[in-house]
Amino acid sequence: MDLGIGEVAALSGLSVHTLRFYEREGLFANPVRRLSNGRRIYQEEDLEWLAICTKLRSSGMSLPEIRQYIELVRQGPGNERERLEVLRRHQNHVEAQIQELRETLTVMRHKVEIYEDRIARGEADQLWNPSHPDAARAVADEECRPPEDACLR
Amino acid sequence: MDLGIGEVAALSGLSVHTLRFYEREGLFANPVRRLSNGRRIYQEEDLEWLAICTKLRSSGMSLPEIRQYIELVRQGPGNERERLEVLRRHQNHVEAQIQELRETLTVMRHKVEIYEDRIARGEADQLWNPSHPDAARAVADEECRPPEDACLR
DNA sequence: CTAGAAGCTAGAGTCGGGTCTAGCTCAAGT
DNA sequence: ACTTGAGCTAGACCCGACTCTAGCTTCTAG
Repeated sequence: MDLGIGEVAALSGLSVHTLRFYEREGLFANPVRRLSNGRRIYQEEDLEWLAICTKLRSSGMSLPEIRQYIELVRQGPGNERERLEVLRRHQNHVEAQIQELRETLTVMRHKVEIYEDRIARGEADQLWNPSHPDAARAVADEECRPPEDACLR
Repeated sequence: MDLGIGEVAALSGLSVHTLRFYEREGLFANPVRRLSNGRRIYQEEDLEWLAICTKLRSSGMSLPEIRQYIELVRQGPGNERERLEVLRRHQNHVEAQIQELRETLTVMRHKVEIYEDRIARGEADQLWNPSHPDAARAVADEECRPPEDACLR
């Protein structure tokens, strides 16, 4: 049930460098045990924690915040309220991120739609549609390109 | 309708430093015009673009990617397909992020729930509930704290 | 017995995305 | 006339989170 650093790296998706780095940063609940020859040995628990830990990271929790949390865990029972508070704070943070991304998403969809329309119209009549205000100018004057519609940024 | 850098900073939420930095990085569609004395002047258009730009940034588009996109815009009409592709790529990226955050969120909710339960139970009978497996040991041996349940990390 | 793979430590380097400084110019208000 | 405030440039600096290097040890397979 003991795992070497290479195995943990393979299983967790983190590099061995990063595992050592995380350890230096105090991100493990229980100090990583060593074999008599100095090599680190990890348990399945560590792997489980790493899975959570990378989720926390990828959802924007900073290393100091994670350390803060795991320090509470290390102190043992009695500070559940504080841990809960940290978790709730991050939960809110994640919710806010989702909300923001959703707004961005509607903007993206909007823009994509505009471009799709444009392209579809351009396709419909190989050249730029003469009924489009730009077309006359575009034909009259190759040099002077029409000022781009702001929504085509 | 002309805006100074300070005004744009105030309106966009970016610092004047950042505005200059973005300009150096080529993130503006049209090269920022200057007054005869060298001061930058921005138009409302720039403000609109900055709003989009910060949305792109905050949703994880890198500065090089944004530059790539705006370069297509600068080249003028004719490359709509490419622009569309960049937009679609980012749209997918945003969708993926939302998905990942949602997964994280369910994990967070789960953990929060576990802690809420714990705390509620602890509250119900001031000391740790004697019906809980840890309790006997905790009473029998103050020194030896129970190994924490992995889900309390 | 030896080569190669895998570990170890301390510390340096990298990268992205800003952020700040020094030293200067300009314009307005008192 | 002078201070103050906003701008300008070039370039240095910072921070977070890795990532890699050098130099050494230790295990394992042939």
